[in-house]
Amino acid sequence: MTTDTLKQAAPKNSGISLGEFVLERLRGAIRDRRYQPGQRIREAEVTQWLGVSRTPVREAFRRLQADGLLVLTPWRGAQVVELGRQQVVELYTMRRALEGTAAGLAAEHASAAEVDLLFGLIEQDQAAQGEPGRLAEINRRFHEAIHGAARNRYLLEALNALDDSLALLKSTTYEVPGRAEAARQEHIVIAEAIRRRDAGAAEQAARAHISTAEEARLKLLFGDN
Amino acid sequence: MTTDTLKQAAPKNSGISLGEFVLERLRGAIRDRRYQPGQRIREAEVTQWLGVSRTPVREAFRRLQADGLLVLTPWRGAQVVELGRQQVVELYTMRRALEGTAAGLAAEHASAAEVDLLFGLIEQDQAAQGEPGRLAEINRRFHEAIHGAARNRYLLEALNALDDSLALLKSTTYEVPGRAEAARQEHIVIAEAIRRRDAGAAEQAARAHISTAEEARLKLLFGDN
DNA sequence: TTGTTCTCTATTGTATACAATCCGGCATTG
DNA sequence: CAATGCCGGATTGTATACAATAGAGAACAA
Repeated sequence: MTTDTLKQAAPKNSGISLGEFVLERLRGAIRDRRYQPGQRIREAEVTQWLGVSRTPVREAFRRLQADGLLVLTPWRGAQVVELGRQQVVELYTMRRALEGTAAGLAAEHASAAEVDLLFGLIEQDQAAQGEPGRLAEINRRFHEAIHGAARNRYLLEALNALDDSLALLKSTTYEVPGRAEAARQEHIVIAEAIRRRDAGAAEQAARAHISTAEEARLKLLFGDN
Repeated sequence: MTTDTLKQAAPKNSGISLGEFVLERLRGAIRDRRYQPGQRIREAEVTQWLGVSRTPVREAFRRLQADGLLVLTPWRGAQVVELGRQQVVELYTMRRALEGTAAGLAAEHASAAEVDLLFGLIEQDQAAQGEPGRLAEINRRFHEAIHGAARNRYLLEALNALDDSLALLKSTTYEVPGRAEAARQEHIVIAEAIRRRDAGAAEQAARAHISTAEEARLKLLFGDN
């Protein structure tokens, strides 16, 4: 256990069930890489960590399996998913399709305030140069804003699940030299297409953005080209 | 319970866990509309039906919730999802994006045998005129063939989940007069684009196909236009 | 030594007991 | 008569006991 040994208090009397509580805690731990890809997670371990019984832990495991974050092998339990090169490529293909769709829909549905938010985030991004952590956070909020503006709950869910899966990958692409500047320029193209209400251009720009992100990611992970 | 009162045998000694068994049974029951949208499903009910304890039933519930087939309200249990008009529209938007992506990828990756299969299914389709059930089945296999040819496991999963959600809707669009012929023509356009290895055309054709299917569906469900 | 089989333990799958919560009906009260 | 509050049953949430299985290591034979 690399996580706190301290027994965490389960929610006292909040309306949330313990299963949900465990789910969120585990999701966070996987996102933060306190449980690393490939690592086995034993029920008893989580049981002690969070001070609950095995039942809610098992429920959380099932949900995380459905989200693609855990592999459950009968009689062997849970393991954090490990992504190989092929899987990363497939994930980015999926992401290209979904982000493209989201950007296109955002061009149709975004409110004026949402458009302003996008450009505001681009400015914040410019001000945060050289801080990979902060850049990644602003990037996340930029994409979240587009996802929300698309006004499609299923698309939103799928994109969130995809983000969780990509969190399994080490580090951020902002560590690649020049990636931050390139990403900012691509964001500007997307945001302007959305402001113009040009759905086709927004979709293409988003797809191109994901493609360059994929390149950076593959270079970072596997030293491509 | 509209389903069998007879207590179904749980798998004897097969490698599959009871949780998976219950999951598939429930998924099938929802797909076949033996559990109808909006209907509440009690744990004890399934327990008796399948002859298992509540634990595997609850596991199956969680998975079905993640798949978007059940709504689980704390202390109120499981209810089959009911889709309103807005949700149907959003589902079809999602489907347009995913089927388009799948067709485009299939144009890049389909084997000769897979292309042959597509045209074979189109012929079968022509021979099955006037049989809505058979037409729907052939249609399903046509789309499955494209999904498989796309060679992307995440896309495949998402499409399968989407199919399950659409199974919540009453009847098939093949009940709309002329829909079968229109669909066949659209299938031909898609298949030919894939044979030509023209990814862009395949994607556009698939999107157009889903759009006409959406129209038919909305007309059928809500009497649009 | 090496390979094989057996046993034992750790761990998960399943069943069930118990606690918490919701929902209906009924009675009481203004 | 309407509104409110309380009770009891039905149902789900949680904990735990028990069964089944896999995997590691010991014991043994070649």
